[in-house]
Amino acid sequence: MRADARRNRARILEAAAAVFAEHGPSASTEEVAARAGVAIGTVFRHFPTKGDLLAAIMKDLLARLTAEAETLAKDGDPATALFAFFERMVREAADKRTVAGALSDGGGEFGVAAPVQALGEPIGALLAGAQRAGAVREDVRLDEVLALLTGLCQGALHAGWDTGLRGRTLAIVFAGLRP
Amino acid sequence: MRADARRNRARILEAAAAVFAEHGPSASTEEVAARAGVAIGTVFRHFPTKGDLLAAIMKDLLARLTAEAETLAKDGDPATALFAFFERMVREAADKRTVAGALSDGGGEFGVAAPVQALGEPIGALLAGAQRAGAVREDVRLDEVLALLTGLCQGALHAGWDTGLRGRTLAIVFAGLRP
DNA sequence: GGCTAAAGTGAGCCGGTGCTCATGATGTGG
DNA sequence: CCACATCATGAGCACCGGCTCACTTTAGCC
Repeated sequence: MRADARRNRARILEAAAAVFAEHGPSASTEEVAARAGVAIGTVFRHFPTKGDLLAAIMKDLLARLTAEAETLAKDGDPATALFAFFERMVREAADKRTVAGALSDGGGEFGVAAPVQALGEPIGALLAGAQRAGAVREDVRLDEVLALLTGLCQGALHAGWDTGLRGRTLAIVFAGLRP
Repeated sequence: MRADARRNRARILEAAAAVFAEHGPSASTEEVAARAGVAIGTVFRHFPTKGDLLAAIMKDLLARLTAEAETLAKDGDPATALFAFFERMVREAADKRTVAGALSDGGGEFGVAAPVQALGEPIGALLAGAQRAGAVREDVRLDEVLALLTGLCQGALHAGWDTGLRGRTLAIVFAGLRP
């Protein structure tokens, strides 16, 4: 692959991440191209379909989140790591429409069902650790945690969720998870 | 207003409610017209803008929910009425994309900011009643309850939230609200 | 430096959608 | 029953966004 092609690919990915984070998946490909400083044709050369571009962005995002969850599960304090990850994800979802979009892709709308499932694994580890540490009730299941997470992320990108409200809302959910 | 006009208006509203509930606000006006059994022009005669049609549907929906909340606040058991209303709304949101759409209209995207605020009032009454009855912690605020409600409604219309999961997830939130 | 394959370009095609308007149909008061 | 205002109709317009492709530019190798 030629050097300029690699360069442009990177610029397109960066621009797409910013544009889709701000305007959601409905943002136009032209806007991505403009932000990347390339022509439309170049975007479609690297990503034959808008869906491919979206999937690339979301896979990248989910991979980063998965890595963070794994790190937390390995090195974090089991009693607080799950809650910390919640906080982390909801904060990110608040200004990245991509997060909520990716998480709710159960139907495979963006082709990132597998990465989402992969994210579930380390979250399961976080949950198990929290339960062993006595920080979360034993009867809480992973699917419930994921449901709460997607719901909170969805809600976070809508009006009025300033930092204070976000924290207080999360606190209520955390209280519901504790024994 | 002529009789046939009233009849068609009602059919359009009914069709729009069904179509938007199923496919969300992005559904086409033509589909609404087809379902109502009228021509496109007729839809635009009654609702000059697609936004007007959406607003009408959502206002109607929110008014019904508001009425239900008021009834519950007046006649229901204060200790359980708030939870019952949560259950009710989330269940409806699960198969009506309109609910989540309307609730998250803080930015006035669909012009139903006022009806949403009106819905907040009786919910505040439900919250106050639950707190007096000792069913909800005293330090829980209305905005937190509304945030949880919107988040859960958003999450409810996405993959995997079968009845069981929905109930268990709500149970966790309820546990977080209790003293 | 010259050559070639790889990459970039952007006007344009196409399908879809919100909305209009000239025309025809119809309900209704007198 | 008739006249007319109200209403319904649907082809068509304007616009938008995904995507293509003939053509131009350029990177990298000899």
